[in-house]
Amino acid sequence: MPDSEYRDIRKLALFSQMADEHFTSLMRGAYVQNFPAQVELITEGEPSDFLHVVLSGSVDLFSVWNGRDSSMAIVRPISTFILAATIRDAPYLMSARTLEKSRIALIPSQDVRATFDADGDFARAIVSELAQCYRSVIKAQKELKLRTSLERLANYLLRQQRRAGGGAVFDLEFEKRRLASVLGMTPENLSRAFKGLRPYGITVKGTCITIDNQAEIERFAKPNPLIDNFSA
Amino acid sequence: MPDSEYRDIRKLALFSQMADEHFTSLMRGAYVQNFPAQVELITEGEPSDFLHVVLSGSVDLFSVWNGRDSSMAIVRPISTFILAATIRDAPYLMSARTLEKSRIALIPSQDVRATFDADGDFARAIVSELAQCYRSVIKAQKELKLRTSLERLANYLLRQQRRAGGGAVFDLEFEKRRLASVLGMTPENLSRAFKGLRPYGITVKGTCITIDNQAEIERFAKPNPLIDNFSA
DNA sequence: CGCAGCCTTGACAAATGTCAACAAACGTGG
DNA sequence: CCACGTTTGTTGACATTTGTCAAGGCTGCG
Repeated sequence: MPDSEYRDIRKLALFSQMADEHFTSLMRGAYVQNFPAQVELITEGEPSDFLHVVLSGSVDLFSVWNGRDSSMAIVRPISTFILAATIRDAPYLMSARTLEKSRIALIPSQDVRATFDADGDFARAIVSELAQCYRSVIKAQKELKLRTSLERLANYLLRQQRRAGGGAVFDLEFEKRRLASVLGMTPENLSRAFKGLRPYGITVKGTCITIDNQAEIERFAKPNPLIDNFSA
Repeated sequence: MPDSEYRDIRKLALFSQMADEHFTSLMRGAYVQNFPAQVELITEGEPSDFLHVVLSGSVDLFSVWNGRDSSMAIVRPISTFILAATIRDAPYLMSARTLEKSRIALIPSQDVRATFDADGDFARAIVSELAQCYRSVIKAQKELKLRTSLERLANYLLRQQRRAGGGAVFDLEFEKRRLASVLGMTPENLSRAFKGLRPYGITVKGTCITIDNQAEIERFAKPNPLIDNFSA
């Protein structure tokens, strides 16, 4: 593993506080792989052999049932995924596929569990990370149950605007069909939702969004820190 | 705190493995209270001062946004709730209210965090519990995004049947209006969904459900361990 | 170019929510 | 134990939201 990636992983909240020797031994058993786009990395139902870390590219976590499928989340560098399955030594609940060419580190789940027992700081970090993951999903569920698709889109745009630096003009971070699935609607519906936000000062040109009237869209979207604030 | 309750809490997966002295000191700072029905125990957005344990009765975890509200989960004895907020020392994401007369133990969040640092077995238990909570919410979200309301009801009935012992006749565990909210629909819609399941051999009389044709309803519901299996 | 995939649009269908009315169940106080 | 009022559940008519299907346009890439 290149030294720069080694250091990037080390900087993750999950690994930054642990003892050097533990981190080194964790990484010894790990390996890094390059994947092309559209590769299925894991399949729901399989045993969780590795904790995954996205180093570059992006990964779609999705689920399938009865012929339907839905994107649960998109993972971007640098972060881990399927920590919970690793911890519980339980089958994956979601499948994962690369959206673009991606570089992924794989850390044997067994090593993660062993290191957890040996390193108190690592254990604390895992707990903190898991608690945050839990809270993120709760927020997603609140959004699904309390907001219409138009409201979900409006609030998503405000979140994405913020992530992109807060300017009036910004880009979507992935395809609209993917965004539709993440937001829990069909692509056709997303198209119409974008048009439905035009009266509130939203302009769409391809993947580029312009917020003409910040106050207006916020008055409609009613963003709420207990749903939309990603950090807390 | 009565001795029997003390022992009941001790038996929870979260507390069963920790050192005696740590458990005792945790419980020293805790206190138990009786609440009537329909009391709001916590309100979303408030700081998380206590880890709660339901000893008897039942508690509704719900959320509010823009005049709408939705039940996220019902907590039954003996189990804890809002562990994640306690761990992260972050505001509650959900409100909680008693559904009936309930007995609740309150453990200062600060003590939980301190004991976490002192007791490795407790730390492991917390991680395991959080990972399980996370996976439960993921399952709930999969159900919301992949199933129609009729399918959600059918699968809920199968889960509830199993919890009740597996017989063809069993009772709902709470009011239909609450169930409707948990399943993400209106009470009117739930009424119609029950009627919609009649062709598959479901009979409803008040709070009592009869499954006349197990194979038929399962063929319709298509239960899946990666969504419906509560333990794994 | 020309193909393939994504996005958009329109017409329509299905699912879900809303409102109003009424029936049934429940709890309380007489 | 009954009568009353309140809450919950059901039903129908209707509106809104969302999904489906089919067609056509746009875009990017070989």
